[in-house]
Amino acid sequence: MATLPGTVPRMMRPAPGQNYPRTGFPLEVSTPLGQGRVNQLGGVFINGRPLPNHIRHKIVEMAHHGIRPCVISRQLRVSHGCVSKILCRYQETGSIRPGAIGGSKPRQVATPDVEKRIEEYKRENPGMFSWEIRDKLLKDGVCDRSTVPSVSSISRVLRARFGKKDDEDDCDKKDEDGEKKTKHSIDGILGDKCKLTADSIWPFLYMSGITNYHLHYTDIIIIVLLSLLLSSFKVNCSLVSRKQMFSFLPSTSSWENCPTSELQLNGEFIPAFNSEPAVVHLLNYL
DNA sequence: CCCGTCACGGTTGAC
DNA sequence: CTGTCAACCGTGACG
Repeated sequence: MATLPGTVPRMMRPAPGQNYPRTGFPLEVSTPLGQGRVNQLGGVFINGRPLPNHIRHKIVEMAHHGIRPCVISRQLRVSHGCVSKILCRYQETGSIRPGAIGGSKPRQVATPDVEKRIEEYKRENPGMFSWEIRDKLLKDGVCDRSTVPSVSSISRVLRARFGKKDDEDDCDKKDEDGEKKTKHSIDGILGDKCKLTADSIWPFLYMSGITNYHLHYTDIIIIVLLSLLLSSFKVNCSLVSRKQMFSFLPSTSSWENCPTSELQLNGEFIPAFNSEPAVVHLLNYL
């Protein structure tokens, strides 16, 4: 970061009297990790996603040193509302982690009484299927047709109590998780030998100044870092070929046969490729 | 100038 | 497998 602490690059500010509209951000940056955007302070964020952990940690650490929130906001290029929120949460909970995103609360479809009966049936006859339990609840008069839980609800109760479904094991779930990991995280794509994740790659981007000057090359930086990993450092990436890696971004698929030392964009060598901090930090990380 | 608050557009994941 | 929806996110404007 070349800028002085507490200052904001003039080019990133809106003109006097002109504010950005609530919808539509001034700059959009496409990255393999999501749709990156630039805030008024010049910082990169992904709309709807939490800030990376190292930034959250830095916010709390700076506040701990008595640095004022407005200075933290400017230095880290994070909106003051966000700084305020993270510090408030830290004071309340003692944690810097974001809250649990997504999901919905489990619906109370079965009363505690009914749940107890389901548990009893299963304990008496472990081989019993959910639909059989449902029938028995009706037969024994525990529930009537309007109050009896659905088969899937009974499965859920059993899963919660016994740790897995009644009529199938949990390998499907594991497979599903594995597939998700492969599809959405760099970690998954690179395999276990190389522990890079969306969160862990952010420090390289920030530390190498990508948040401001090299902003438009974020995609390329990730590709360059990954290709360094693959071709120069002989990291064992069993789950991905060089070709697969470059197919990540259709716009750069034509580079798949290009030596990493000669990557160019519009006839110019990619600035980030020579960004020593990025490479140094990557090496330290490995 | 600083900071708490909240509408907004967005993502996520259990159901 | 897909859609729904309520949780969360950070930004940016307002007071």
